[in-house]
Amino acid sequence: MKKVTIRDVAKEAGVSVTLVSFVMNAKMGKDGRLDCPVNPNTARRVLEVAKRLGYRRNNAAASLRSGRSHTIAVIVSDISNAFFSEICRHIENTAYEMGTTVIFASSEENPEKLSNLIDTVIGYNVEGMIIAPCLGSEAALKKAVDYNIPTVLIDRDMPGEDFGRVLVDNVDAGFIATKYLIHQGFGKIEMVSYKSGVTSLTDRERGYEKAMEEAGLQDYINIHKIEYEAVAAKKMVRETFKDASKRGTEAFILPTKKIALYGFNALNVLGLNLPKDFSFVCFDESDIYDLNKPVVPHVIQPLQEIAEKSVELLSDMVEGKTDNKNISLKAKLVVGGRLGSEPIAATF
Amino acid sequence: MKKVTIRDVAKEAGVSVTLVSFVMNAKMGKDGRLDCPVNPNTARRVLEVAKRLGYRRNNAAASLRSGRSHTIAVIVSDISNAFFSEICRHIENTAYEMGTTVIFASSEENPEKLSNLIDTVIGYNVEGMIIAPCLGSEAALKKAVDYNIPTVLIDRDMPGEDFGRVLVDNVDAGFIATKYLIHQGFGKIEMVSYKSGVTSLTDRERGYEKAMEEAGLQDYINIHKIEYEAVAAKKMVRETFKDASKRGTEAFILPTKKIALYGFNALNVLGLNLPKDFSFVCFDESDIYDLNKPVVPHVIQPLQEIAEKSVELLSDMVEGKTDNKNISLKAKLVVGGRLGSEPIAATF
DNA sequence: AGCCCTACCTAAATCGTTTCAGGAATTGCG
DNA sequence: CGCAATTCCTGAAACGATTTAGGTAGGGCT
Repeated sequence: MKKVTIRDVAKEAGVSVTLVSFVMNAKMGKDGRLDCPVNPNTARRVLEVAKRLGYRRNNAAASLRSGRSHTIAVIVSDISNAFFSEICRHIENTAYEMGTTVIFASSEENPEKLSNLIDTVIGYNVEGMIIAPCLGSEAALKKAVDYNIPTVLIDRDMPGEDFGRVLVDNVDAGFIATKYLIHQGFGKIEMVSYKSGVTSLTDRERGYEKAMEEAGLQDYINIHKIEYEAVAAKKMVRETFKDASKRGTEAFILPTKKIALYGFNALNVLGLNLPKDFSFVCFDESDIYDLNKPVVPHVIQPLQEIAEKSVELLSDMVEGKTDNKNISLKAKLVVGGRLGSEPIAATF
Repeated sequence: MKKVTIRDVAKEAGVSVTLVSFVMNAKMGKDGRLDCPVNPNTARRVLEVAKRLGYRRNNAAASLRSGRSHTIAVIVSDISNAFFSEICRHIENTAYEMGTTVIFASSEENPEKLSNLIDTVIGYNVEGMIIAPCLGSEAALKKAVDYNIPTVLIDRDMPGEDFGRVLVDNVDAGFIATKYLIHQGFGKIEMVSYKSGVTSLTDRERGYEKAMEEAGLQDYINIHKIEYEAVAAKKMVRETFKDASKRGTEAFILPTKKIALYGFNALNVLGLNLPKDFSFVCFDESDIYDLNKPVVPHVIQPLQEIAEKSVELLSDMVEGKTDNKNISLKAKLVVGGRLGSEPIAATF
């Protein structure tokens, strides 16, 4: 089957190539009429012919001439992480609605790979990028600025004037998690976190501290810093839990899913039970949270909203309208298996 | 910063545009020399100038002229499913190595959306597609054939001469799962499965039946068919487990991750314990399997291999070399938290 | 009538690359 | 020495769309 071009359509419909181009690119006006200076009858005829011949625009040609690719790149630190894959799914959906193509890539927490990926996607003439930076990716991100490619940061912050940002208020997330436990009557609330943290984590720590201080519990503030590497991390969490009863710890905040898994593992190994020995507030989503009886309270991020806002913001930046480049979203606490319709913090 | 074109490079280097094009497209030969009829010194100079000027190929132009997009589409039924997102990650990596761009999309188990997506990606001039079909997508897939776009099917089979296939041998998967339980000394082994199954599921059922028959346990074959809808499904699994002791059931095979989750939920609700009341063999991967003591045996699919083989096969199909269009891979059983290096079935 | 305006349409240039068809200089070979 | 082959290089024609600049016809106005 030979490719049918705009020229074939024009000839068959007895009009000029230009006219066909007009018709094919016309958006529907709000009145259901095409918004281009073309006789509606002619337009209809062109459309009919195009359909009959099976015409499909050659995007390469269109892109070459117009200089627009209608393509964006999304680079996350780990696409096989449920958090990111869910975001990617929503980004794809949102972009699809806008007629934008998305190229996905995963930096695998490696700044060098991120750097390469940025080079690659720039080669694809992407009009913008949505990036979840990994530790140490400042240099790589600088390229986005150098090449003058609109870029929106998600999940983690990085310094840089030119970036758009769609970030979850992680201070608030840590705050509502802690507040909930305090509200449950607990005072000796501790946290387990990584030694070298990205902003999302350190913010959650600050939220925890803030809530503790506000409640006059500052003396109980205790953040156990563990290694990132899995084996060491598991062991350190186990140690932490082992001495918990000695310290009189009533609850732990486990600010990432992975840390939570280490936590559950430690419970298992030590033969501890969740509501009996102490309580958890975890983050993100896991089958394990739902399986527990009662369901483990956990803080979730508005993934769909992150996706939608970041696409919209990026689109605005590409079009040159950039009123507000910093969007902050609130995390929500899930208790008893159901989501509060309002941020929980507001209900205390 | 103005875009620098091949012409700028040519002028600066004092050579023709053609020559620059040659140099930029030359692959390294095995001897470390360029495989094009260009003087190595000239080539070096061109490369140097291109780098200094910051030249980047305009893919739209290249694609327009050459008629090749070096782009493939991957459409899975649910990208937020860990199984698929992991495959996608590996596909992206493999394709990236080959200089191929990947467009991902998710049909969300909806044949109509799949149909739209296929239209869309065809508009992007993709050279091939990797598709995990959903139920009822025969019509949508026919378009791939109509448009003559090389397509490889993963995860689930569909009829069609022209498709390439990279499928896991699910009969074998069901077989080794059952065989393992038999080897553990169990006889009354049952399975929970969906009523209306895709091939991957029905194949696992057949594998189960085959193993039972081979062991002379055909009288105990019992497949409990549940609804796909979550609430009904949960309830039906619960019912099934409740009467299990009456039936003397010793073990269950839960052939998808979701069914396994229903299973664990039922255990919780009914107050049953895993090694005590009966045993499980589950499928795919979940934090829950690993958390149990001992680790729940589960059958995993070679995700990376699926990804690599499907990209390679598709690439071959695009290039016109299609010796073997049907690739079958073996699933593996994970016991005690560690993977047998050989398919377990071989060790019995 | 003469002029402008609007509505509808078109010819031709252009985007940046690949590729075709060959040209010039050098080398190899009988 | 002369012809062919090889090596290195080049000009110009595509590819298929968008976009610029403008053209024609008809209607309304003065």
